[in-house]
Amino acid sequence: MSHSVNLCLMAVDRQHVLKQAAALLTRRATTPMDEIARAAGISRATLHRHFAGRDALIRALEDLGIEQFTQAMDAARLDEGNAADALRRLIAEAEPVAGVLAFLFTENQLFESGEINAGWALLDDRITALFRRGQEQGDFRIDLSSAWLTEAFYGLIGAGAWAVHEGRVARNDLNHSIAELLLGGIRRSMEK
Amino acid sequence: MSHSVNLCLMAVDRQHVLKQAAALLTRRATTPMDEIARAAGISRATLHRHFAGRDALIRALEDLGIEQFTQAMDAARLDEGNAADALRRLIAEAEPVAGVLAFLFTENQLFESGEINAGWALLDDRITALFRRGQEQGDFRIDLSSAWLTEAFYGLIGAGAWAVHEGRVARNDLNHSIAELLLGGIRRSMEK
DNA sequence: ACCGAATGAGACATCATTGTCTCATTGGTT
DNA sequence: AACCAATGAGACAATGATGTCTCATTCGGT
Repeated sequence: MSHSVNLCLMAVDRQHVLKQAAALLTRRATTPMDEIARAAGISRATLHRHFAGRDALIRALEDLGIEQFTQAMDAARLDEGNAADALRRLIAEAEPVAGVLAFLFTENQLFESGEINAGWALLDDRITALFRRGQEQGDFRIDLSSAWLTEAFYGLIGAGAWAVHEGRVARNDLNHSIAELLLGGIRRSMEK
Repeated sequence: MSHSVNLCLMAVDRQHVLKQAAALLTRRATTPMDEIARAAGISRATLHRHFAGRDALIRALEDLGIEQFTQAMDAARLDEGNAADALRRLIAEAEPVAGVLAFLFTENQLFESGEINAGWALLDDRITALFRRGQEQGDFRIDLSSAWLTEAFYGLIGAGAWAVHEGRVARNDLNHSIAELLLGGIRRSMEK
């Protein structure tokens, strides 16, 4: 009578598979399942055993991204301190999962079905709120809408993840590169 | 005996078709040909008459993007004046074709075949050179690599085009939004 | 009004991918 | 050693997109 705890060994690491899938799908949204499987080091059959199908894989990827991004935002404590520091914390927390996030930003295709859209809208609101807070408290400029700042944030995260993936930017620099550019811009400032 | 000049009336506007295709393909890379045709207001048959196939369409899109971007850079006279103004001019010139550019940035899939890669690398170098010039002349900060600034530029153009397409940013604001954010960053600066 | 080019609508075979299946093999556990 | 779960390899039909074709229609210029 096995009161075994059903440890569910699952040699296959879902997280790892999803990360590989994100890398490939960000690069080419039509990447076939067998390529994804190969990249993850498993067979196509096993891939299908863990994810009911392509749609389920994409869905899992979205869920993972939303979950990780949510955790990043929670960890960043966006409401505390001044907005600029909060934004720095957010970038620092989001940087490790930038790859999956980059996929989310580009894979706008499924954001039509309300369910995921809702989950994403929540995150969207939190970031927009952060930018608005910064504007209201005089830290951020007000001639750029908070909606645009949010989009720009996404764009830079995505560009950064891609640049790292392509070896054009060192992973160690990513955090600093995104935060500094977003906060201070390109121009050399005297006050510093 | 018609010494007609073969004006080739071609009621179909290739440019228009390509723009529609860019919008759809940026949104969803797997968009079927019939959807693209419908969006362009023509039949699938006609679409195939003008572009040998899906690959040819993508290829034409890339060529168009590279051509338009090249023109934008030429018009912006990147070598003249200070780098910041040159960057402003580039953004202003590139903004009208941001949609096609956004497609180019995200459709990294075909950058593998050397031919297009070469054409793109040329543009890449010119932008990178602009940022480097700005750094050497003391206008741009040097703690961010010119490679990263280039990637960030792409990312913001893409994010901007997308934001406009989604109605989150007014087309009229796009130019200002991108240039100001890129040059000055989010933070409110005193010197102004 | 005429004529030819361009188009739209639809049929059709082809192809790649997908999802499901079976069977043999591996690897860890008892 | 025996066992069971997980996996890999491959076959298979179903599906959807693609590319090509034909034929009727529309449009512009003569």
